[in-house]
Amino acid sequence: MKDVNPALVEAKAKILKALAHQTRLYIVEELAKGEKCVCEFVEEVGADFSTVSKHLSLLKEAGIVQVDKRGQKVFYSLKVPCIINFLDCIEAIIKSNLEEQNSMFK
Amino acid sequence: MKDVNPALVEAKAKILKALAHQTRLYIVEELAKGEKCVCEFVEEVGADFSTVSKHLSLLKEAGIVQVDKRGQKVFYSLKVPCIINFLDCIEAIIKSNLEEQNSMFK
DNA sequence: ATGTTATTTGGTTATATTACCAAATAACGT
DNA sequence: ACGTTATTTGGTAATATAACCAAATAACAT
Repeated sequence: MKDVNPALVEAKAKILKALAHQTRLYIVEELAKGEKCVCEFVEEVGADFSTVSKHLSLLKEAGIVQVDKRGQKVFYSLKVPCIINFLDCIEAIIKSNLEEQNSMFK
Repeated sequence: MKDVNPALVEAKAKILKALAHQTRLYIVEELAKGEKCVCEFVEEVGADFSTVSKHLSLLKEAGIVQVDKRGQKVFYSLKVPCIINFLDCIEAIIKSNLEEQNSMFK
C-alpha cells in the first residue's frame, strides 16, 4: 500500500472490526449513556452469557471499552468518548442513503 | 435489543463492516484526497483486479463511495465527507492504546 | 469487425467470525 | 467449607468473508 503505514491501517481496521457487529454496536451505544454490567447486556441482547462476554472482551481488546470489577459483577464503560460523535457520521451516511432511495420515486 | 431500532443498528453495522477491512480502509483514506480509478487501486494495493473491484462495490453498496464511469475507466470518490473526521476518532483510540502500553514500562 | 484495456461477475477454496454448550474461575453470603 | 450468582474460557459447528482464477461485459481505437 502506497503512502501508508500498513501497521497503522491494520490497527485501525481492528478497531472498526470491533464496532462492526450489531450486538457490539448496541453495547457501545448503550455504554455511551453510562456504565453497565455484563448481566444487563445479557438480558437486553437476548444472547448467551458467553456470547456477550466474548463481544465485550473483543471491544476491550480493541481499546474501546474498559472494565471495572466490583463485587461479583463486572462493569464495562466507554474508554474513548469520541466514539459517540464518530457514530454520528454513520447516521449521516444512512440518511444520505435513504434520501437517495426516496428520490427514485419522485 | 432494548430502546433501539434493530433495523437502524443493522444499517450502521453494515457501514462499519464495509470500513472494517485493511484494503477498504486504505481505499477510503486515499479517496479522501480525491477520486481515483479502479486500476490505480489495483496497482497500489497489489491485489487482483476482481478483488479490488469487489471491495469497491462493497463500499458503494454501503453508500460510502460513488461511481463515475468515464471512457474505459471507472472512477470512485467519497460520497460522505464526514468519514474523514470520523477516522480521527479511530486514531485517538490507537493513540490511547499506545500510551497505555507505554505506561507499563515506566 | 477485431483487438485492447478496464472492469465486473461467477465459482471455488481458504480463512475468519459467530453462537451455543459445557466446564472452569471468581466473589460473595451462609 | 458450600452454594449461589456472575463471568470467562475452550470446543465445536454453522455461517460469512476474502482471495484468486476464468469468463463475461463495456468502451474505445484500428
